[in-house]
Amino acid sequence: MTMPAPDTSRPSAISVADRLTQHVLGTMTPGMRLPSEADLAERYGVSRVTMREAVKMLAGRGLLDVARGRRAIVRQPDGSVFAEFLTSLLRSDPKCLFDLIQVRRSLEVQSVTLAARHASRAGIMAAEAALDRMRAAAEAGRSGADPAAQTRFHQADADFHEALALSSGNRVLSYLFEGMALPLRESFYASHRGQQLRGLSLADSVTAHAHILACVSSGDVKGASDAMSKLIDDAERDIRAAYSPESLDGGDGKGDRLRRSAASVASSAADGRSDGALSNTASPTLSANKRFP
Amino acid sequence: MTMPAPDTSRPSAISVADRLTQHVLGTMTPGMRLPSEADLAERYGVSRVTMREAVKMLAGRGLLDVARGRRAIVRQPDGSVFAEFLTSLLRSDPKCLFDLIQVRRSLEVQSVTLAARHASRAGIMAAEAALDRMRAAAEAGRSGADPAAQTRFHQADADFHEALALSSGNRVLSYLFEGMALPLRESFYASHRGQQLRGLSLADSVTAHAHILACVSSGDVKGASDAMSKLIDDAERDIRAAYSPESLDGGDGKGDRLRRSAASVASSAADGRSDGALSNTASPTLSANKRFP
DNA sequence: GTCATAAACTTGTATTACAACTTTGGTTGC
DNA sequence: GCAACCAAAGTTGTAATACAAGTTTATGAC
Repeated sequence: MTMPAPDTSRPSAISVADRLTQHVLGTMTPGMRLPSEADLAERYGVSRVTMREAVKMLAGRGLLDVARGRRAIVRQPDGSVFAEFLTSLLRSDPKCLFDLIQVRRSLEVQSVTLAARHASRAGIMAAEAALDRMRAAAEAGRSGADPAAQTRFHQADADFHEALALSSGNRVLSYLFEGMALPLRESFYASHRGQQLRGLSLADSVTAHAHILACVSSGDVKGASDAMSKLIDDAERDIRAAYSPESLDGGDGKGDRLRRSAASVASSAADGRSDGALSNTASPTLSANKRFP
Repeated sequence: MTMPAPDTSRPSAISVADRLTQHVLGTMTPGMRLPSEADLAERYGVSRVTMREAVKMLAGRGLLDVARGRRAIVRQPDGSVFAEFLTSLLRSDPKCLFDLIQVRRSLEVQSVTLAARHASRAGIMAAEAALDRMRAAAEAGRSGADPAAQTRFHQADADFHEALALSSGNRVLSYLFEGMALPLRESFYASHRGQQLRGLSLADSVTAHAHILACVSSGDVKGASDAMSKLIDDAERDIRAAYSPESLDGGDGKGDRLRRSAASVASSAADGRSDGALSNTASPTLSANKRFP
């Protein structure tokens, strides 16, 4: 008896969102444009308001790109959804950072292993280009006052690992790395707020990455995976060292300080799609009024 | 002049959604209830319609649980967002299934490795309980006509791997497994539509899982990881065999043997929130009308 | 004190109207 | 003929209002 009236308790906006999701996933491809809201509303037999809510749900899920004046277009899947999930997870429980690093090691090892087995010339060249950018940023950071050097370094670092993932030929791996890059970097900044990395460590990192790339190019699977494992281990140790004096198992156990620091930094989790996420700080209306219940 | 009027091109619903996201992630914890839409609309200085669209975006992203009559509550992060992403990815490119299996192997090995290193009594008992349910379902499936046995087996299988992930102490791993379970099972069923697993393969699967658990209990890290790696490898081979006659050229292949690990990959973990997303088939309205442009 | 009922509160949906932006088409000027 | 320009249509964004349908809370009877 599935016949009764479950639609009374099921808001039609949700139902329409599900049906639209099925349609988009089933019969449309990235880049295609949806019909107008008015059309969709008529087709699904709901008002434009309800239709807009359904479309907004899909947009929030990352399936659609909506903009004023233009009809919505189907988004290409990317790591941004995963990135947002990780960001919210790390905010609610900063200790998960180390869990994430563990997972990342596992995936990075998988990535270099596959890349060493069958890396294309293009992939290796992309990794080499990223490595060059890392080198340049490390130089700039060591020589003197270039506050943006560290950011450039991390960006190049992420590019390097994404190039490797691309070389692995595993698309899921690519999306995962793309999604992990930003949350990891934000957590990193949150732990080192204000702290500067030493130029030496950057140079060491460049050396380690170069070694990994050499192993990949020469097809040295074991060498590549071992080197990668060591690299991530070192990174974890650094981050753990930066965290431990701060709080964590210090005894209070609340972790509120970490939460605040994470919250202050991690506003750009929303990736490229919603670039304006950074511009808006906390609502003045909210801070002026009383807290939520 | 760089007139500061970029907010004209930025829909306030998006802006409000971002600000609300920051507030939820920054100052609220799962289970808390948001103010009413009217309150929020007033606080953010927008109409209720706009506020509702913002809330719907957060709901689509999995941050909020909305229901009629009740104020929205903050959701606990779980694997459902990841699951939806994988589902959309696998639909747009089914070949990614093998990429996903590769990733899964990596994570499963990581999971058993950590579990073997420091598994709690409770975690091992949970895995044992799941193994018992697997055994019971395999018996029921072998003895005769119990169509639900296979489903129960897959559920128990998924529970086993999730128990292992839980024993690993790595929350990210748990979420990832939770998110992978449903898409993998969906893809599995899509490739074997109607096909039944043999009772023998279920028994083999039970044996393999029992061996893994024994290694974990005794702290045999290498044994556990090797056994797990083999289990996933077999699963991949089975699924690949089941796919090739179907999507690729000829070969009868209808009687393909689906051995133990095929069953182990098809895991499930009732993700709760999005159960309706799968249940709804294509829109009747749409299929009745003309296709989208 | 417990239970039932009613009132208040809250979300869901529709309708209408208009503002702001994008695309498209034609028109003009060269 | 071709390019630039401009107007009109198309489309999304926002608001105000009204009511339906569910949930929570307060009230009152027992």
